[in-house]
Amino acid sequence: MLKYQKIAEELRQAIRRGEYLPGDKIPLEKDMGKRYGVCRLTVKRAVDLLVKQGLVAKRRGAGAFVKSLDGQAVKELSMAHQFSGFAETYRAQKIHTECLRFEIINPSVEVAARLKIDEEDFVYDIIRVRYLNDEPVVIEYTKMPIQLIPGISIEVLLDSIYAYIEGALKLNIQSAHRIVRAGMPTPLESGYLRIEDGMPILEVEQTAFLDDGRPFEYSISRHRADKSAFKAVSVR
Amino acid sequence: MLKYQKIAEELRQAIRRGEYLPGDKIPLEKDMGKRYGVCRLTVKRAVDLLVKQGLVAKRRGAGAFVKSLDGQAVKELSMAHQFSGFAETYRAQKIHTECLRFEIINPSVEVAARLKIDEEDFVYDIIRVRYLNDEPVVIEYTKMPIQLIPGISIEVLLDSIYAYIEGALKLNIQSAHRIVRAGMPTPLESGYLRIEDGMPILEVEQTAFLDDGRPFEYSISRHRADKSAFKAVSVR
DNA sequence: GAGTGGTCTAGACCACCCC
DNA sequence: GGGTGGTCTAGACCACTCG
Repeated sequence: MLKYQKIAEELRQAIRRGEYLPGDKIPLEKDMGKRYGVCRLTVKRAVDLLVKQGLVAKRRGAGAFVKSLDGQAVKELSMAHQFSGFAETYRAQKIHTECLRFEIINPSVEVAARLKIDEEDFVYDIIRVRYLNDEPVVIEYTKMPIQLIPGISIEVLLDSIYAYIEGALKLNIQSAHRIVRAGMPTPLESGYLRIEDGMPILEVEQTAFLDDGRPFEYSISRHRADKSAFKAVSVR
Repeated sequence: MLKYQKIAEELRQAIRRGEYLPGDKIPLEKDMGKRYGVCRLTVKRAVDLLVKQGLVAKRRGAGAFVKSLDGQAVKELSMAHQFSGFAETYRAQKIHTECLRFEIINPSVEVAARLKIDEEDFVYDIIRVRYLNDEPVVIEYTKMPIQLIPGISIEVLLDSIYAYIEGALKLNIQSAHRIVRAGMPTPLESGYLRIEDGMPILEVEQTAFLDDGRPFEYSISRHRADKSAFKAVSVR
């Protein structure tokens, strides 16, 4: 673990332990630098991590402060998950996946545009339903170019595509662009997700990118509204 | 404008002009440092800004690349808005606000917890409907502690609370924690937002913070699903 | 005016990529 | 093995806060 990550982790623990209370000023960058034997920029990087995670606020000329959050919020933010696939998000819980479709087709104009490929190229066309504790939570419509992500099998689909990409293919997933909307389920979706009449769904449209900037996935996930929410911390 | 912001801006323009195409490698940090007469860290900061905004991907050992995006996505990301109130988001469009309620009350247990105040303290209780081009878009339920944000008037409500806080009160808004959900409108909301039967709403629950970490606003915004979406770029 | 965090410099070493 | 970006150092100046 890097120095600034280590310092950030220690600060996070101290906040969680209640050593620094909401509203408290945390030690000065200069002083923490001395205590840990590192230069000021390294401390700054550590504190900036906590700012990004929503635990700390900084103010030039005044110092850095523990944000005044509920206990619940602190707990959630303390384990900075950020972004991951379904399997990782619900890690350590009982999940399983049902595959409704797994084919190779030509992409539509829109999908080709999102993935920056030709309409003559081929993409996997995948539809999956994900279960958490035997309750259906989300139906995912996924398109991925086979050139970029070869060798997908039904076993991979039922486990985690992301784990396969990073593990077997040694590619690095770096970023995702998302649009979140509200919508209504189709009759088919109502059936698969066991949605009662009149309940909406939360839709997430996503394009995901490798660390060389190439898009490798375009997906639409439609979540049961009573089991899903999308959380974000934004810092100016 | 700071050096790294200036360099980031020039790079962004160059990408937008098509000088660097999707998939292209952008110049090395070392070389750009020479060209602009700045040290490497300053260039790195500039490029990291573009990564955060979703335009560029970086890979240690290999370089930095223009992400392969649609034209539409590039255009949207080129004007990095990030986070702002309603008034600023739709700046330059025709907006207006209707105020349904403006009172001062004691907060509920939940609101007191979110704002880290006592139940005996007082908060503004505000309900507003916001219009874009004479169409209702969102109904906002806002609670703010009067100790922290004194002097709110009906004029402020009909304009922009955020502008008042930063302008008149000289306070700095720094971050917001948000939870996005799908839901159904109440009959009253259907009326105010002119929502047809069976259409859902997109709900955003938000706690907003000043730069000393104190929460100054707890709000729930319920948007017409056909007129709103929530966009985000997440970088690992 | 003393002290804070923000920016910037010049230089070093390291992890990682690609040839 | 040559070259990339990531981290880290030591030091400087600046914008800003606060008593």
